[in-house]
Amino acid sequence: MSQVAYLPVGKREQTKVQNRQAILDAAREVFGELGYEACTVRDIIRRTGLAAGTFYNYYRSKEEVYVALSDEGARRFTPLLKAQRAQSADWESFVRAAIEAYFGFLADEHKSWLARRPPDEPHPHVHGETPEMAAVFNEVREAIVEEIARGGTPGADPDYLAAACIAIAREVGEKMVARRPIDIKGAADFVVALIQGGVKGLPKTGV
Amino acid sequence: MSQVAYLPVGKREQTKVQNRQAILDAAREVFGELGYEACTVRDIIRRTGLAAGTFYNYYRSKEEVYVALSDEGARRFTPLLKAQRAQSADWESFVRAAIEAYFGFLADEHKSWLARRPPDEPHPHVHGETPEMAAVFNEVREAIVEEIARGGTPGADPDYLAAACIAIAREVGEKMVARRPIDIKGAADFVVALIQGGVKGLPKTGV
Amino acid sequence: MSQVAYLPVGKREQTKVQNRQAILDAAREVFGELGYEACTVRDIIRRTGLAAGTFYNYYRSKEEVYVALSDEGARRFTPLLKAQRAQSADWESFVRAAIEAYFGFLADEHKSWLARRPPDEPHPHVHGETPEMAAVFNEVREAIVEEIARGGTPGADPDYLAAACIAIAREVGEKMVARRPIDIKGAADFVVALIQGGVKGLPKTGV
Amino acid sequence: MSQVAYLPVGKREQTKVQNRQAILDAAREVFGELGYEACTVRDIIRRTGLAAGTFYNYYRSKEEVYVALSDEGARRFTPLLKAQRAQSADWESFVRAAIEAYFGFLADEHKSWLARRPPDEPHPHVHGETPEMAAVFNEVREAIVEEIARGGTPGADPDYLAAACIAIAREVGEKMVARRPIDIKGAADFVVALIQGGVKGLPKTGV
DNA sequence: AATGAATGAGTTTTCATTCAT
DNA sequence: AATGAATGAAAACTCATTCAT
Repeated sequence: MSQVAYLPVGKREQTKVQNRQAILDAAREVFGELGYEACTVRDIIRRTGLAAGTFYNYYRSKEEVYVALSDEGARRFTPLLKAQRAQSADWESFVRAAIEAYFGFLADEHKSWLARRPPDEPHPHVHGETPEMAAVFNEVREAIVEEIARGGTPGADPDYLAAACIAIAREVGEKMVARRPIDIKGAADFVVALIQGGVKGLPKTGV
Repeated sequence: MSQVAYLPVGKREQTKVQNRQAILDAAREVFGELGYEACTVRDIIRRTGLAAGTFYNYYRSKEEVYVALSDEGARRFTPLLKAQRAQSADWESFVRAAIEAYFGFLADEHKSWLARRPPDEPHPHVHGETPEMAAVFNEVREAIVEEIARGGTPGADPDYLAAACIAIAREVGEKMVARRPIDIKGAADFVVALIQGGVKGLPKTGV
Repeated sequence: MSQVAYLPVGKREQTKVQNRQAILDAAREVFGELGYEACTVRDIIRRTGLAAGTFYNYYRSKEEVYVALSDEGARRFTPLLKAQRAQSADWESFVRAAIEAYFGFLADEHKSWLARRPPDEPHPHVHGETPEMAAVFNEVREAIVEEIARGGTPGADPDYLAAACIAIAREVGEKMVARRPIDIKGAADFVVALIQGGVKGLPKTGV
Repeated sequence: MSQVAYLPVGKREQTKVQNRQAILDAAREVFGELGYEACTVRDIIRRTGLAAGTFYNYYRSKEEVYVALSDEGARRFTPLLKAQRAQSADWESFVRAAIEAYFGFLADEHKSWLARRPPDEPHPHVHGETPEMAAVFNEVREAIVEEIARGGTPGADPDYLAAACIAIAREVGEKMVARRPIDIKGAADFVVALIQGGVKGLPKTGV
């Protein structure tokens, strides 16, 4: 009655939103623990406590959940990244800002991640391949390519460089969240230094 | 150990060896095309032309094939790497040699599957991870960590650095094999320069 | 009996009647399009725009809807048929009247669904059987059996003859509604001539 | 060894053929008892005593079984029908031969048919709608249309007539097999007389 | 009464593995 | 050993029905 209903806020709508999120959260965990391919829809729904059929009220398949997870990740990280690009005066400060933003995001996210994976399993080195990280990577990659194109690092092969920067951030980030305490600053220092030094050493022959 | 393959090579034995290899080859292809988790034993055996039951005369499961493939990869690559490390006078030449060896292996390996993949299938799919590549990676990583530990790059965090080097090689390698023509020299130049420059820029505060 | 529909017609009641009818109409369509067995309660209710749960305020199951639809058909057709039998002086005029009544009903009924059916779907599917058609058939059959029993066609096996007449009417009727324009007169002429001629040719040995 | 193997006759092949036929037989029964739409793959496979998965070694779906059943029916009846058409001098003897062939087939087939259907079910009058009968009907229809086209019954609407003849045969046939003893001759006499007389009475205005 | 999400039993389908041949 | 059909446990998915709002 006195609801200032910008959004539907009935109990039903609330439950719906909660369930949708619960499935997403469960999927995030299960993808992390078992890997996208290995896990089943049942694994996901079991963790939510919802009934099997309820999954299909929200998503049509495991893949659709994956996409939704990507979207969510992108939706959360992209604004951060965009802000950094706007603020950063030069390439170096952008790199640092981006890396720190990403590491912050990672530290925030990693809760259930990569930790409890059964170590005896011959998992094909699926490092941090999470849907959300995929989305984030795309953002970062685009930013880097653009930066390069703008002349920041003259002559360097933009595709190779973007791939390399992302790879470094990903792998060092994974190491970072595995350590205690999680040291964002230290890891970022390392990565930024490596990238900056590396870019300087690059052959000046573009693509 | 001193087995120099003076193994029985009667007709029976030959077939056995051939079948074992055929399964391995088929698995390599299928892992590449569908991914380890997504593919089935039937996918593998179908490609060999053998009967379903025959698979189990050679391997107990898909996982066992994975391990066998990893072993094969390691067996092929380790000697190369060891030789490089023995020959290389300094860190730089070792890095170059290792990278080139790895890229050569990659280019060799990827003749087949990168092309074949149906491009209209954007399924979430762990990118081209073959057990053999994983094995090679592990070898390289071990070598780098060892090199670093031995003082090659004073003060740098060895774990981070190894992770970063591996990551760079992997990602740039993947880009490399996606281009035509495959330019091992160019890619290796890029990676080596990036790593060398990066190492120089590193903070001197080890773990 | 003497219910001349002096029923409550308040707003509430009207909606109830409307909904009940809407479900019936939707079911008629869906039964025609998908077949009784193949269609689901959701298929029916979806077409009404009502909520899933509302279905159960009116009918307890798909089967109950089927029965209701049959009743409706019978209720509509029986009076017509009775009137024809009362008016018709002889067997021939009764047959003609009954056939024309049935064909009229058919043409009326099939406005909707025969057209809509996707023609690329050759699924094994019981041909256009609507509960209302079934009800009409039962009425006609009963009338014919009665007529035969009364001596209209001396000696003919009444059961066989009723079955045959019904069958002819049904199949030719189906053909008729599939043609454009729908020619009730022509089809009725054909059927009546066939039946009249056929009856004349029948062996005079009843059951 | 001394197998004069025109066909594979190993125990395996034999079992395969038997299983395939067992599934077909089970499906025939189940289609008859529950109707095509209502019955499930499980209903079919349960009756064979085979495992659930085994069904899919032979057929991909219920529909495929349906088609196979149709094929089987057509394969058995068509030669009979063709022979009759070749032998029959005129339209009348062809009709009689065809009807008798069909009724013979029906009497042969009906074993499990139409009998045990639960009578309380509001089955949409799926009279003899068996896949095999569908196949047979198609054959008959084709023969009749051809006969008509050839001038046998000048001017009659071939489509209507074919539909009517088939309908008569179907319905009377159904009645016939429901009686004891099954009197093929009597039923055929009735049908032939009806058709012959009916054709004579037909208006001479063709399509 | 209407709503529509949740439920969970039931169905289809897949696939690793076994085992008779 | 090789074969390949049978198995059946488990996964994906559907849908009639309930019930809190």
